[in-house]
Amino acid sequence: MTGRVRVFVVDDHALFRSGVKAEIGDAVDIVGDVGTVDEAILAIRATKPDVVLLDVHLPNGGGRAILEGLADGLPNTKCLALSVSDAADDVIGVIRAGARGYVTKTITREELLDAIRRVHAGDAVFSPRLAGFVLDAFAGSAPLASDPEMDRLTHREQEVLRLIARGYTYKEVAARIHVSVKTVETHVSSVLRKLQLSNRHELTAWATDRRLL
Amino acid sequence: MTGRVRVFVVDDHALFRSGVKAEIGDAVDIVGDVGTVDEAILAIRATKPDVVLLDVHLPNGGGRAILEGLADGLPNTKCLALSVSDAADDVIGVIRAGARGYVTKTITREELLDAIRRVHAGDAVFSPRLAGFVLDAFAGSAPLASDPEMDRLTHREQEVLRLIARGYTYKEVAARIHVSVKTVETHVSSVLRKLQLSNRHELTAWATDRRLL
DNA sequence: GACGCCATCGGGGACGACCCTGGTTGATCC
DNA sequence: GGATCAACCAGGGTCGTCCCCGATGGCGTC
Repeated sequence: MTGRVRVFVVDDHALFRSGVKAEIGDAVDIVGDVGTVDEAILAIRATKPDVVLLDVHLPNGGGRAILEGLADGLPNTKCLALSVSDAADDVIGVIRAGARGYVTKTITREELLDAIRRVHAGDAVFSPRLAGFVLDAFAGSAPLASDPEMDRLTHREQEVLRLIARGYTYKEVAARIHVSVKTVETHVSSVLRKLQLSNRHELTAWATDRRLL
Repeated sequence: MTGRVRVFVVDDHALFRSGVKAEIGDAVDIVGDVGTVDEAILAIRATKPDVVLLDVHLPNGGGRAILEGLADGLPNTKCLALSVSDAADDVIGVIRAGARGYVTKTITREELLDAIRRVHAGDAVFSPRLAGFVLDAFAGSAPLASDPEMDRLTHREQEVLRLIARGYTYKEVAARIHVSVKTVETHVSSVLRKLQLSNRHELTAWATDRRLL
């Protein structure tokens, strides 16, 4: 343990990797740098760095492929995405895959060093504004609102739909809404026909998809 | 527009609200402070502050109830959770409900002012380490890894479990793994017995719970 | 070699899921 | 008054689910 953070750099542009090394190599230990997904997975497993600076856009799968390749093991290696892109999809995708931060390449030397140290300490680091993408995706997700498909169902059908999707048997649904099993069958049939589904499993999937549970 | 950030304080302890006002009232505009959920929703809608400092633990629903009550409208009002708790569930819950940051009450005056300004600017602010909870929850995480329950199943049983949980019929599973329907029945029976479940719906729920799909 | 575990099958049975063809009632609309 | 539709119910059938009882062969352990 040198006391200095051990950093690994992944970027398909050798010039950029040189730049990073020149800029921060005096403040952290650059333990390796590569330009391809396959090399990255092997080398990161071998060197076990503290922090991986990860370019999001790479040939053969990009940064996400590397994160997924490293998914098991390496609990002490944090990945910090470093990209020219500030698109919400890029940010969310790479965070979902396991990155602990996301900063754009417009960052200054001091900000990058601070980001590396904070990620290493367990914090999450984002360029201002990008964090909002992640929180938006995490919090609201699809408000779904009034689903036109759902409006085509009668009240009773929607009621039965919800219960069936939760895994209740016809008999249990019947007891709960105080009608006969045959009536439940009728309602379920209507629901399946109207939604063009073929069985209750698809119905469960349909309902989960729309967060009706 | 005064140029100063307009802040609203929600906390059920009047002493704490006084403390906040005394500490940062000279640097930001405190446009209101209340101690209950209902008052908060009404007053925040009326004053439209830039940032709401929100206590997580309140009678009658807590900070989440307020966030849900404010869910519509007020796109320019950001909520910053301010709590004594550093429990992952609290953090994730309030962020999922729409808060843009979460800091603990051990924060210093300067850190709080910085957090308020950053949240107002659209950034997300977390006490170090708490951000990790959110990213873990978001990344789908739950490393689950070696589930002791899962280890008690044989390879073939786990294989069948996954397919059944996805909604395939016995016949479809049989075709997919090239065995007879009877063999699939046997495996499913073993799985249900070992996991102490009673039907495939519970099995689906069990699997989703563990993110095995 | 006996024993246990796994994977592979089978018969038979009880029950649930799903479909089809019917039927009644009551409310609403024209 | 006729047409339409939601909601309710029944009979009867096919197929899926889940259980019981078995059986065989392979493989590793003591």
